[in-house]
Amino acid sequence: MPGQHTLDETESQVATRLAGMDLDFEAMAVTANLFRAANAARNQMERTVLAKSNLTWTGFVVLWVAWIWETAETREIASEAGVSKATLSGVLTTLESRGLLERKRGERDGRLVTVELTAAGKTLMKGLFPEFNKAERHVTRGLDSDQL
Amino acid sequence: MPGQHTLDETESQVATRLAGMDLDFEAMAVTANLFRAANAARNQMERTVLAKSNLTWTGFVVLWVAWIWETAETREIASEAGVSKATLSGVLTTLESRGLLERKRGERDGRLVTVELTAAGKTLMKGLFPEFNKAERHVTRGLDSDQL
DNA sequence: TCAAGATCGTTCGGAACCAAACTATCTCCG
DNA sequence: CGGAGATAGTTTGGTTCCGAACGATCTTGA
Repeated sequence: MPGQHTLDETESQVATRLAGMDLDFEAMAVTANLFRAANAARNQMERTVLAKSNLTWTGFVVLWVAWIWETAETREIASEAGVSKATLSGVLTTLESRGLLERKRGERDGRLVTVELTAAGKTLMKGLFPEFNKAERHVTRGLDSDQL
Repeated sequence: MPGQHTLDETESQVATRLAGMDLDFEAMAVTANLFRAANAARNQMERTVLAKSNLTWTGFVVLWVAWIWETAETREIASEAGVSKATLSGVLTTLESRGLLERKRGERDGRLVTVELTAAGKTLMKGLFPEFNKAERHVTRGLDSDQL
């Protein structure tokens, strides 16, 4: 596999390139691993579990939050899913157009919007979540070694 | 803060909602924390360090890989940055249009493309990376408690 | 030699993503 | 009251992101 570098090669290259700089190499390694792990996990789950239902990671998380809470306010979902309100707005539009959830204007406060899963959305989550959890279990098994 | 749920509330709601299902709650918590941590770290670094140079996380990682290796092949960068080759292609176009790097067709193998930082790109990284590393250090400090 | 297959990067279509600007609504206080 | 300011969600513009389809280039085997 030409052009491919081993971990050791990378490490020594990094050390050479950054010699003399006042850096925290451990912090570098920790964040690098954190993102590698998170990214790998996300990609795998998207491909194995979510793709079948034509859902993205974020779409799934949004559905999940609304599912757990029966009915959820937008900012709760955004914070739980870790996306901006602008992003959430778009994702909600996508999911709503697929008939998986509904938006409702707040009655007391006309600025608020609450989200509720449709019957189709609930059915989807009920079938999908156990499978998703299995994948999580599978992913976390190989993870502990890296985390330590 | 109305409409905001505490961690305990969430946990008990989750337990109630998912009662009777055969699930691995620990795996759930681990992946949830993994993504929370990764996301928080990324967002903070984007806002504090990267925004000043108008760089995204991915853009920075791409520059970093090319910087470390002096000259890097695209698939190396894609794999290192954890993005698809389609994504990388777009990111390279963006960075190239800003004059931070250059693409060169492989001489031996006409399919390959290698990437090299321009003088401007090198200068940017030299100034930016120590600052980035400081932020990494700051982020990882508060992380260890979560990981355990 | 030269066609079939493999490999590489780009393009395309559609979704996710964010900051900033915007609209609508509510609250506070004079 | 009623306007100033705060707050919630949407829109806008531009980037990132991916899978799939695509051209270009290389490799392989007959």
